[in-house]
Amino acid sequence: MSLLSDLSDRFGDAFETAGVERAAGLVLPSQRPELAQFQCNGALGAGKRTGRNPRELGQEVLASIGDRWMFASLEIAGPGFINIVVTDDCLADYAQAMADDERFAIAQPEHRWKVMVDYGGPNMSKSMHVGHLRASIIGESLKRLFRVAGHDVSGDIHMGDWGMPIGQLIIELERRQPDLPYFDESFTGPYPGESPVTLDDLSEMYPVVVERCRENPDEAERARQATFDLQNGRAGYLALWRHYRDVSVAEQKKDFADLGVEFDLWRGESTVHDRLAPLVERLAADGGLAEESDGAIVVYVDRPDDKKEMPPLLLTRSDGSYLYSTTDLATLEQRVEEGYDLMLYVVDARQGLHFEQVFRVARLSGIADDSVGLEHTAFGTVNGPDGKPFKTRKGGILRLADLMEIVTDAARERLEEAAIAQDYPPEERERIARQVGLGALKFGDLSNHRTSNYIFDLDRFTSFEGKTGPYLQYGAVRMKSILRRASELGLEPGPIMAPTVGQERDLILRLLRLPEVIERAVDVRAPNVLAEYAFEIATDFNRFYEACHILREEDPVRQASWLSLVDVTLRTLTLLLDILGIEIPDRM
RNA sequence: GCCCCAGUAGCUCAGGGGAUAGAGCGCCGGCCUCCGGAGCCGGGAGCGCAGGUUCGAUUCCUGCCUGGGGCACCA
Repeated sequence: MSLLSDLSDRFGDAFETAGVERAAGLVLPSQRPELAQFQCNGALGAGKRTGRNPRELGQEVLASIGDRWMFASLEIAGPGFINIVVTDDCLADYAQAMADDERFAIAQPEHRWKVMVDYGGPNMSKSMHVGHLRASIIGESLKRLFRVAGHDVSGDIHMGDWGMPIGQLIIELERRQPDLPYFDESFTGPYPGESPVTLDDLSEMYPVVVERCRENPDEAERARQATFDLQNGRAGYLALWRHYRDVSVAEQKKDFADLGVEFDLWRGESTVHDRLAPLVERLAADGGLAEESDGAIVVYVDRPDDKKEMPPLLLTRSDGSYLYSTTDLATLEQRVEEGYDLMLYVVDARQGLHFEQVFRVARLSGIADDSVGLEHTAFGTVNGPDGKPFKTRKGGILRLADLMEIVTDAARERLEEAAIAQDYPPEERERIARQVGLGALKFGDLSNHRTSNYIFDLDRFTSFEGKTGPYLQYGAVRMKSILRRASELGLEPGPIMAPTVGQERDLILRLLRLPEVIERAVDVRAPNVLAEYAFEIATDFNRFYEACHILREEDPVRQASWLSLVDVTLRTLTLLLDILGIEIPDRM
């Protein structure tokens, strides 16, 4: 059990004894650290509700508090705050328990969810750019967070590989190379094993054909037809589609591997193709939800109490081809059948209406009953300095691979300035540069709240001082360095003693909050909660480090205790950075 | 027009109905023969506006202003 939950239990008991609901006993870290370590505000609200004087109620609660050994002081302050300071021995006990526990006192969840995190979502045939950064690292972080919290989690990339863009790329290639066998309906022989295009070709073709379809309705119609034919199994198009998919996936695998993002499932819209027709048929059957409208099949999802206009969800176009609404619904159905009971769609906030529509159809049709959690875990847009979606100076997009190279270059430069790194082998320097560059990039992104738009600032991702990823990595490296040198000197970590120095006490107090921080991050599905907390740990450690010279300490018992404290701090920070997807070098 | 999200320090951002709203950057000044100075310590300034709920509102509600986004055959 964590210190905070134990304290809340003690106070819950005491409030119950005083005739008040035990929820009033909730204990939180104090907002006024100079007054107390913890506070309980329950007497204020409960006093109001029961018509009792909050200060008197507080006194009554304090009178029946159990386990007095834990407390150094308990006071009523102001209108009825209960200020709590625990003893240093109590802190030492809890710190030791945390150090001895593989789960760091993180509680197992009451309900172990089978969670599907749907994130990344790159479209086929396009190189990944900065816009994919958030989807990828927020999703990866949430996946790891839920795992640490004790849930059963899978991550699915859910590639966009079955919609209109493919039809567009088919007609674009046909325009350029009409003689390829993929376009010859009479062709029977095996299609070439080599792809006629590279991913670079596709990336160049895509905006061209999109523009043409926008200007010319006939071209748009042809793209729709090609999409329809592909979805209905035209052999040449399918063969071509496989080439497109293969060249796309090859590069995406590399990009995601470089980024440290690992999917359990590499599915896509096309994965559920066989489910689409039966699904639509079932929904359109007599008495079903779906109906025809202007040739298309739609489901009306508006409700009488809707405050806003709620358009119907389109299941098919008027030509019978499918849209991403259809594949999303079919994918949702597949996931329910596979037993997932919580689905997190880590997707740009701008798709909010789409998910609301899909979720409504899932509920109305009974595809997902109320026991299944469906959430659009939305995130904000990455904007340029002008407040518009980010573009490079030339107006183009910045490829993710190029961005990773830029931050790695900056980290390498910084490393070359560092005297300490002069004799590192080149391979290690390269590895450190990559870890530090990515650390800056990921922390810079994840420390923003998930839902807020933020301004993309390259300087921020290439600066390594202050509240940055490298600051946290550096703190961890210092810890590793101390433990390494202690080991060389034959010094062993020992039992954690009661803290005697302010900075030491502050560090322990910070560490003991871990279980509640994890809980809160899970509740709000927000990695920035962890980023903030990890920064506070690193800061508290750096202060402790300045105040207490561990390797020079003359009292061997205290020194051994400090080594244990460094060890548990390092393990805690490592856990947090791992959830954020940030690696820690051995030295930097 | 309707709906969603946001407006906090010069800039970029945190902030869980509670007491005196926090960081980082930038600017100024300091850090002992000391475990790694990508560090530590000190210094100024702020909750868009108007109401409401509450003992108490940056936080919840309403309206307005400003910015971003969405609104059936794209994803």
